[in-house]
Amino acid sequence: MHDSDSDSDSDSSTEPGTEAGTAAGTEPGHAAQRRSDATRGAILAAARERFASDGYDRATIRAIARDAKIDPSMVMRYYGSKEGLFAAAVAVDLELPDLTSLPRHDVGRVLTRHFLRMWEENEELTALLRVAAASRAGADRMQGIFRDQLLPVTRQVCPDPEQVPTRAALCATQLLGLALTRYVLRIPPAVALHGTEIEAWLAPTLQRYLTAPSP
Amino acid sequence: MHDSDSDSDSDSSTEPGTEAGTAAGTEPGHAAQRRSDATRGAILAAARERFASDGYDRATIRAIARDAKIDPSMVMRYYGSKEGLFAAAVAVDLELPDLTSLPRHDVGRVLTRHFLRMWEENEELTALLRVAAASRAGADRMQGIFRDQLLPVTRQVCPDPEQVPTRAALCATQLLGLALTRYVLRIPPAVALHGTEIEAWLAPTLQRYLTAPSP
DNA sequence: TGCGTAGGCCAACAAGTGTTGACTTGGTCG
DNA sequence: CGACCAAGTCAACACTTGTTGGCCTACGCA
Repeated sequence: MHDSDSDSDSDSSTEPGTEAGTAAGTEPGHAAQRRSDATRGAILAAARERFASDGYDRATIRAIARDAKIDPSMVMRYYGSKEGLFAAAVAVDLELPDLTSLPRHDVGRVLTRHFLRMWEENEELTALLRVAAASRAGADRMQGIFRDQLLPVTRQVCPDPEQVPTRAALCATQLLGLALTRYVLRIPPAVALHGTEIEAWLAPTLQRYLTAPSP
Repeated sequence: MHDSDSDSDSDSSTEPGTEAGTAAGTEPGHAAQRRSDATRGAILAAARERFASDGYDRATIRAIARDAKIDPSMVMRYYGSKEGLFAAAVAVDLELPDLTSLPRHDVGRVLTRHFLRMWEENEELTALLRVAAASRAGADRMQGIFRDQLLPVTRQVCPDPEQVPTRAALCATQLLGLALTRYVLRIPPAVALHGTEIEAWLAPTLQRYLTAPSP
């Protein structure tokens, strides 16, 4: 679990005010790393784990704090609220590859493999999916990821702009469906599937959703 | 904790004991309909709606009781606990058709259409999916439906018993993925899809997952 | 007519939640 | 050294949750 330099919080939206005024304190430099960075990272790591395994409601701040071996009030001090913590813990970037410089018949396979690897590697994605299924706010966040990350990539492959949303949505049904059955519902044969099997079965599906002529 | 029975609504599952002894009361006949059946039905209807829209944790017994215009304690009296209420409210039967007497090249289309219609018609399915994504107990229930309802149907189509679980799981990824994006996450282009479009796009996918030679 | 009992409501309980504020510690710099 | 301030702990608040037991009401059989 990396936590060293990921300065992705920087929200300043839900700051508790006490440290908002005297911004830097000792080091007025812009990249001052605070002494509490270790704790902040521990909180984020624990939060990701809890959100992924328990969902938003059942993942209590007290449990997260216990995992991080600090007091629950520290979570509030650093992240303002439970929602703020979730926003900081789950900052999803799918790192989708550039498909323009790729043989058209490879997009399905590349996309499938990329998604599978992303989901296996970091549990934020499972956390996000769980929360998205549980609450309206989570669903909105998932919609945002679809719009800002999957749609543009689909646009690279599909010539007709009119069809882009439909084709991207179809891909989302298959990819999110895989993540749902495998990592959230844990349906046994879906869990047992080997990576190569998934690629072999799903790549043609995505390929068709992206490039086949509209039926 | 685990309720073994999953009968539709023949109650008598989680009885509070007070009325368990004197079973029938007025009418000793087997089909005695109590005076409270209207209330019981109202509770179930309200519960389905709340579970579907809010998920298990956020759907409070108080809110359900308010919708049904009765006291929260009545819910406890009739269904024992929140889990008991959920078990009674969400008794899913997919009513999957018999695929043996069907041209093999039609199974994909028939299955897709059937799933879509089921999901459009009753909101229990969305409720179950929401809860399954949120809690362990809900996931177990979804696994049970997969095992008891989807697996047997797949067995009708697939000759090799070894491949049945894999192929059924693949179908589940696509079908549940559609339900997830369309009814739970409500990703706009997935919601906008017309029934005929879904059928045209997804039927070949299911057809391949069920009948194509293993890659 | 009287009475048992099912149907229903009310008020309360214990547990757990997010959140807050006052207090203590320990390192840093004038 | 002594003041300062971030880092952290402790105890409590206000609130919601599922759940419980007591009480009232009205129907239906004797």
